[in-house]
Amino acid sequence: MTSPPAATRSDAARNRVRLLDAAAGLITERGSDVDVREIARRAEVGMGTLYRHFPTKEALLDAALEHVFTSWAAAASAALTGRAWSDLSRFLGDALTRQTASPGLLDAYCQALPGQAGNTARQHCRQQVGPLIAELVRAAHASGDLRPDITAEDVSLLLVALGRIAPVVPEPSWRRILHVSLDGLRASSATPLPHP
Amino acid sequence: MTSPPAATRSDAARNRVRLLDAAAGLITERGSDVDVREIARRAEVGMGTLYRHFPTKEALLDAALEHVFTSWAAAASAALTGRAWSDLSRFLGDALTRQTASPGLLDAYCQALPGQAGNTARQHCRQQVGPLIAELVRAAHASGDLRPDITAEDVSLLLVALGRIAPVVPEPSWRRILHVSLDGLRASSATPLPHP
DNA sequence: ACCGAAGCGGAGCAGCCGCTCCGGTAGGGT
DNA sequence: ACCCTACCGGAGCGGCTGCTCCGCTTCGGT
Repeated sequence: MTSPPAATRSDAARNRVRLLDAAAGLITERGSDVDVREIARRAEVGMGTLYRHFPTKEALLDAALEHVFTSWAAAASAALTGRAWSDLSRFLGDALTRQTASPGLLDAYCQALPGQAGNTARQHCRQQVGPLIAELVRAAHASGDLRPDITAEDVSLLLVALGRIAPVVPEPSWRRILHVSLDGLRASSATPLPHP
Repeated sequence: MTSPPAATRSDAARNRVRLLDAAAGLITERGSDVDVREIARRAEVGMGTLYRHFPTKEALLDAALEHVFTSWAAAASAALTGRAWSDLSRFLGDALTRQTASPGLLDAYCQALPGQAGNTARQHCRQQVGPLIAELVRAAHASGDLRPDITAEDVSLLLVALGRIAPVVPEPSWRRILHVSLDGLRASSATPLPHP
């Protein structure tokens, strides 16, 4: 009588994963403007299949990005050493290196900035990395290396800004800018900030 | 016999200016992906006219941007006071304010970054502002306020990076980041940079 | 083995964009 | 005043993109 709610078919589940993988790959390689046909092709799947699993291109990209951000956050927290300042600067450097190889990564992260129109769905991608940044900031405050008037929001914003140039200039160039920014974040260079 | 080389007709000249104005307006208001039809409409001109004056959309945008960058550079040098550090930080703040109102401005400037594919034409837009930055950096080095290992290229890059976030976050937010970056640029916070 | 239904694929639709083409218009030298 | 010619306008072409539709396939419970 009460048939089980619908045990999803095995091929359906497999194709869903294929789509997510293909979308994640393309979005990180080429940025957020991908052709749906190409996603379907890479996933070895038809258009109909794509649109059965996800109501819209946006929805697919959101779902794929959630995976990407989750694994990014996992890798980043695995790299923590406990030394606050070096963890923070390592995190930023690694994030930008990642962004260099995947120009679309922070591009998507940027679209999740608070106050952006729509994109409420993509906001929660940001929730994968946000807490990690908050933690890094808290630790660096506690150790006294990070100037106390800096918020996690500031660090996020700085990361997004640098992420926009990292893929389009040679690595030494953006490393210099990161270096300068980190110097500005040090407690020793504090100068009164305009309030939040 | 020898007819004068072709004294351009008056309406042709007028329409050329209209096209440049319309293109400049749209590109600064909405960014660099504008519909040619919309440019023509705002210029109150037909498509044929547009493409007679400029061989391609790119060419029109390049020409329009040259005007925009020239007037930006003029306004910026008019605002110089002679006090090196305050001139530099004012320049950056003003540039970002301008970018806030015209999200496409630094967007275009960014596309002129060295090493970008193609875009050789747009490079010379950058030549309007580049020398000004070089001058500001030179003066700030001379006054001893700017750390000596910073190049004009570093400042350009920093400006582009901040310009990418300025239009999408509230002004106080990006002002904080600018403030932090300026602190990092001060001679007092010098920390050995990775070489150029 | 059977069979209903969930799932599949890809041709096709509608809309957008850069650009071209050509019949009509009007500027300006004579 | 005339006429030749440079110039104008906008319909239309080809290509790309997000999305839909529907005939066929294949899964998996019985």
